[in-house]
Amino acid sequence: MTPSRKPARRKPAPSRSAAEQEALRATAFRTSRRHNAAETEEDYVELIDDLIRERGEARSVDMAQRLGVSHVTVAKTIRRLRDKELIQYEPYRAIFLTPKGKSLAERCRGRHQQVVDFLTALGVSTRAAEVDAEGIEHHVSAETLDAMRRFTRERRKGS
Amino acid sequence: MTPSRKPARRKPAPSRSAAEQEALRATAFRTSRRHNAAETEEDYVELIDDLIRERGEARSVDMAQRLGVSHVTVAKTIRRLRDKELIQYEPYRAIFLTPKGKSLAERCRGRHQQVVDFLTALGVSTRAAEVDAEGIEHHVSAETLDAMRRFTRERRKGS
DNA sequence: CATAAAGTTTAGCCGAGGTTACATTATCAT
DNA sequence: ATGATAATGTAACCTCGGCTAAACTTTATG
Ligand SMILES: [Mn+2]
Ligand SMILES: [Mn+2]
Ligand SMILES: [Mn+2]
Ligand SMILES: [Mn+2]
Repeated sequence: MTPSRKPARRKPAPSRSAAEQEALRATAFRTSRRHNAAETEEDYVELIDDLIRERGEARSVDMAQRLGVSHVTVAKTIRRLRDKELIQYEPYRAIFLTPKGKSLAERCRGRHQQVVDFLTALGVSTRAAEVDAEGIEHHVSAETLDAMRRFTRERRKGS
Repeated sequence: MTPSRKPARRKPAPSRSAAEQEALRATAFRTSRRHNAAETEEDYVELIDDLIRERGEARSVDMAQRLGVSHVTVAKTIRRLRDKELIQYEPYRAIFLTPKGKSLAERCRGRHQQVVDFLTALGVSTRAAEVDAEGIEHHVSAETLDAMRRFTRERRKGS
């Protein structure tokens, strides 16, 4: 079971097209990591917008509940979002979106709904669509979102 | 522009069905976070498997290149994966998958390909499909993956 | 065979995002 | 009015996944 001793130097460089292929791979991984990094702020502003619509205001205790996270995590995160000028709040008070935050929230809300609608049109149950969309939404390019929209529209018409 | 002073206490609890809705939301967020946490190890074992197929062995320098990350990041991560018994290696030597790691890698490879094929069948370009799939693959439930597979098969047949 | 180059490891730093325990403040009820 | 309770904040800790700099090992080469 001991791994056989292999040379430390790498094999000779791959062909030209293979090198391009490598670069594309790296781009894919990098892009995915960038999307993951944006996930928190996207979900937070979307949630704040939801809460304001549903209950008139966004309180951190409700955010913690919906996110399934402790209130301390919410406290630390909203401080970062305030530094980024996406939200605004004062101690012991409700949370508000800045214009910048509101605009991001609306883009995220729309995209979220589009992904959910697409998965549903594809035949996925409501529950699974809602759960999967929460992750998928952060990784759909404009091109993919467009293709999803077309499919949803056609499927709706065709039924 | 100062936010109006609002009461600190939250609004009265929502109705029964609304509470269930809250729980589902929390589940969606939690699931998405769990999938994000699994992303690194899934991508690493898949990549190691790819490299072994393509070049006969997996070296950390090649992994760093493909992942678009420093070789030190790879070193730290593979130590974790070894602790989890997904991979095996000795100092200055190539990296091997344990049976557990190999099995995970094969599941991930298959899922990755299915997502790429699905996006392509949907009309997304090869480049965008490859990039988006790298993130989406970690968030597709069995149910969604199944729906994707059905769609891909039908579209292939129908063309 | 000596040494340069390539690859790997180690040490130490950082920010994000999670936690528990405890302190503080604002609202509600008596 | 005041005291209990709910909400918010703060301190201290953790892991993960990035990084740079520097040391070390292995392989290749003159
Ligand atoms: Mn989300
Ligand atoms: Mn969302
Ligand atoms: Mn991936
Ligand atoms: Mn993949």
